[in-house]
Amino acid sequence: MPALAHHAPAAELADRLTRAEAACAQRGARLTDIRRTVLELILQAGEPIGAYALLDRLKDKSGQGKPPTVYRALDFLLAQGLIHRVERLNAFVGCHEEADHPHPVQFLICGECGNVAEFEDQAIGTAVATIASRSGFVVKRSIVEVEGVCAECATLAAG
Amino acid sequence: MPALAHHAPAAELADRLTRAEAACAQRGARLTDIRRTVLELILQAGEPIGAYALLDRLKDKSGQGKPPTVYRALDFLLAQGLIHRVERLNAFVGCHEEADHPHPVQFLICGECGNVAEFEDQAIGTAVATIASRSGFVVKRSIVEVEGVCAECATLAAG
DNA sequence: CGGGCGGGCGTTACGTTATAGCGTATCTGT
DNA sequence: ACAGATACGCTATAACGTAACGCCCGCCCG
Ligand SMILES: [Zn+2]
Ligand SMILES: [Zn+2]
Ligand SMILES: [Zn+2]
Ligand SMILES: [Zn+2]
Repeated sequence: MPALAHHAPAAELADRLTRAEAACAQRGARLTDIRRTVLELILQAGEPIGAYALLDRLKDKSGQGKPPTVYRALDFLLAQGLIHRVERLNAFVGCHEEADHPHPVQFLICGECGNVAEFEDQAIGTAVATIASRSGFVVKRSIVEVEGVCAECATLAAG
Repeated sequence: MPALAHHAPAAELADRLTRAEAACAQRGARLTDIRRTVLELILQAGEPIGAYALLDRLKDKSGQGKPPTVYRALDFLLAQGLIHRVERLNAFVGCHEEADHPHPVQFLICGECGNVAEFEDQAIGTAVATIASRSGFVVKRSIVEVEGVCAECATLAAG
């Protein structure tokens, strides 16, 4: 498997961090050093990263940290909608959207290269809402994670 | 939370086990004692049950078992399409469908009573297929798990 | 200004979920 | 009977996640 991490250019990383800071400031949430560092590590990874991998990198950077350190930061970032949790992988990715608010999320997960693409399809959201309302179910959160092989990896395998 | 388990009547349980046996026999898969017992325990639970809870019950029943015992049985049952894994809960449920073959699956998960309803909505499947083909993604498995509050619990809360 | 309050964090300890790896037994087909 | 495949027992360990307690610091109010 290629396993290439789509490292964003440094400029984009800085931009996303700046926007995250602005979003937090706007709603009175405190993006502390630890939280900011964890977000930065997730964005740098460019692919889903687990809590303990984050912890390792956090310790490399700042010499400190225990599991609760990183889980607390993750909880904050999730609540702010700055990252998402990929249930299938027990891992986390930066939110790819411009919007600075929580939103329903759907993923395409490539089993070959490990790449995860975030998308938001209105038809899926509508279909979920329909099936739920039909049975009186009140939706709090919907998880849509599609496993398979991305176009790039499929081409490599076929060629 | 009510936490009532929807224990199926014994007759239905026996029926489902019989059909599982038939399905396995038909395709040359061996539903051994352990596998059959694990399936039975899952069906008896009537709600999602974790691997270690299964292991406890398995030990109660037969006096033996370690984690790999139950995980191997689960792998088999998943491959046969007799059970499903609920990613959000790290737990397993019996397949509710009559069909004896693997199929895409969607869940409504009630956060109040813990009940999980399996359904299969064509519109969701179509929407997923559309979004995937649009980007050349080859779908292997699609996970759709909707968290919220079931009609029953919503009524209780409102009343 | 000082005291109370709440959020953020350090730390210990533990709970839960899942797999690797290896040896033995059992089954299947020839 | 024999060879190969499948199933299982077992030890150990990896990987993921949380409870609970106490300290510190900034903020607010009297
Ligand atoms: Zn997002
Ligand atoms: Zn790929
Ligand atoms: Zn099913
Ligand atoms: Zn309910």
